[in-house]
Amino acid sequence: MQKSPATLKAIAEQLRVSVSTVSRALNDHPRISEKTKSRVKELAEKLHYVPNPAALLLKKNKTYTIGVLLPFLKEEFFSLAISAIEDTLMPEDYHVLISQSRDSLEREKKMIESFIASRVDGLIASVSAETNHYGHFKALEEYGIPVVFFDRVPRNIKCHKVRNSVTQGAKEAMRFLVNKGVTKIGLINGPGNLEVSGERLNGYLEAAMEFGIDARQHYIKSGNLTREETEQCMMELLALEDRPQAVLTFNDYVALYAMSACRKAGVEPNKDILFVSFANLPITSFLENPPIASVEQFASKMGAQAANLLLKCLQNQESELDYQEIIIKTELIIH
Amino acid sequence: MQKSPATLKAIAEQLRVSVSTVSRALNDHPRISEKTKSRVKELAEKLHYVPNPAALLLKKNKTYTIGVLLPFLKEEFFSLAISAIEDTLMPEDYHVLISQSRDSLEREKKMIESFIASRVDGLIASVSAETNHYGHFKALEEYGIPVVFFDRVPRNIKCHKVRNSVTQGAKEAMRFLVNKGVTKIGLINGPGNLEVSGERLNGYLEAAMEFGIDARQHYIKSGNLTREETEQCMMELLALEDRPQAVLTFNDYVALYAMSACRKAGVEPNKDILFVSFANLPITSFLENPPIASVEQFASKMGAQAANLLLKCLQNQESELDYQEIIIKTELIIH
DNA sequence: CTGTTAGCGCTTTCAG
DNA sequence: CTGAAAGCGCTAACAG
Repeated sequence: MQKSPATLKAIAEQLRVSVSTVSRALNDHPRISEKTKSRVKELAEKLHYVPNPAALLLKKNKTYTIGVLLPFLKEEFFSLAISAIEDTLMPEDYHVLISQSRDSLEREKKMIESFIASRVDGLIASVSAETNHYGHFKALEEYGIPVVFFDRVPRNIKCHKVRNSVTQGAKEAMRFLVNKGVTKIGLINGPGNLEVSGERLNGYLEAAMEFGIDARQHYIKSGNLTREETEQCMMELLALEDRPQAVLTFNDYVALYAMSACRKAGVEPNKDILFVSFANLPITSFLENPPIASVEQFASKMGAQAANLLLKCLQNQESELDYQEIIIKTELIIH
Repeated sequence: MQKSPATLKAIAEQLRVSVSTVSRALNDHPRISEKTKSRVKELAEKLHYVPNPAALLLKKNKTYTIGVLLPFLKEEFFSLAISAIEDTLMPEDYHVLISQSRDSLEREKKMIESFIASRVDGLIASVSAETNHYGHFKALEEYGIPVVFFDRVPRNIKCHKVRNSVTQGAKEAMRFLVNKGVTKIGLINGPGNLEVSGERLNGYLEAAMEFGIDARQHYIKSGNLTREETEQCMMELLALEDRPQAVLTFNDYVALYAMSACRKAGVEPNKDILFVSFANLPITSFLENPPIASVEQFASKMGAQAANLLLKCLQNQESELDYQEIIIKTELIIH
């Protein structure tokens, strides 16, 4: 009980050698005899020796811990990304510290303080719906902690980014609808401070122009991604005289909220009004009546790429200066 | 750039006092003058001083980090529980390390090794669907790391547990169906090594006995919770000559898998065959046709209770011996 | 090939 | 009221 973990000292004493010999043996130092090495390793194994991370941090200034900061774990997009991040980082012997901002800027700041306190080696982040400035992230970089953003990346800021070709995805979604003969298309977008909202809007507008359909201002709504605001947006669209025949939504959750608002209003989703969304989450496969198409964002791939980019930053610090931007192609999936 | 975090030494030098004075001032040691304290605290604040956790661990043998090990982040039940755990632990200045076993025993063991390596102060766990022995958890206790299990708790093992009154919940669900005039009820259960499966079965059998309905062996299926096995179970039930009129499922996900299997087979869920499940996850609110009732398990409450119990263990080590068992009442929610 | 020593940042006796 | 010094576990420069 309360048997504390084995230390180098304990091994050294039992073997009647010095602590440094043990340390070197375990690190496969070239100038240690094979015989000593095997004796040491054997005993270490037997004692279940695991190096004390605190001592390592103290010496090397490295915790082998990566922070991941994202809005909501419960959103499948993010939990898929997390799994990919884990799978990429764990083989490299990194631990992963996960935190949720829950789309609150204040929480996001708190979590970053906590990451600094625990001395993470790097951070992978997707910003909250409220985030409109990035000073708290800059603080990390001042401490030499590299940050890689994914999906919800900051707007107009030089930083490492892994993001989707959202504009193009939005255009494809629009083309799909136009080809179906739909000309009145609404947009329920995310908050304007997110670059990904801007890109959806751009895709929407470019497509409208290109296909010569009417992108009337009142067809464009933006909410904070909550159920409440989304239902509100949908109600406003439904109340219009020239009600849209289809709606493009920020993501699958927003689509689900909007569709449930329709049902409450006696409007049949995908019959009276078509839905196309972003993300294409597995969750939608449970629905009898999912959005008719979805712009796949490849959450796992994004997570893996973000983790790989961070690993690269961690390996050669010089690369801190030229920020990388990785763009994952989206793909329109028709259900 | 690469500005390393402030240390006690840096503060001491600037203030021309000793390191120990700074340490004591920050810890509100009674024998330090108010004046010194305020000078120190002011500078510490200005320099954004945050104690180096490594040094603390080395001295106090405490990382202020709690591990959380559970099957899948993407299951809403667990992500709800996590949020509650975070909310309970973070005000107490604990960090939360999350890992997923993905229902694999091997991964579960690996993750526990990793928790030991990072010297977590305690662990909150919900075991994998494959877990049939608990040696890897016992290893933690040998290091003096307390473990609290929640929801999926070990069977026949003395340990701290936070679980639901599952047997009773299953009985209520059965009563609900019987009152609807249903007498042929199937059960798609989880793997037998989980205590929670045993309890569901007990509830099912007790209810069958009590209400005088036929609990025929071939109405009882158990799978490993994956989509594949669940669909298999459902197919078997559908293939029976005296096909059940209703099915009780291990949880909402299993219900969704089973319902989609029904649709594939041309059977209309909740019309041709009724579904009642466990968990009552928010996700089901998106469905046009969710299970007609669900045994609410109060994920958040379970998470919070587990975290509180762990905090208690961490505070007084003596309590290691008498294991606590906390039971959260379930509640049948009719949709 | 191996031992000695210093030091990472912090707390905590022991001495003033 | 404050300082000096030891030590937590480990690595690495310096000496043999």
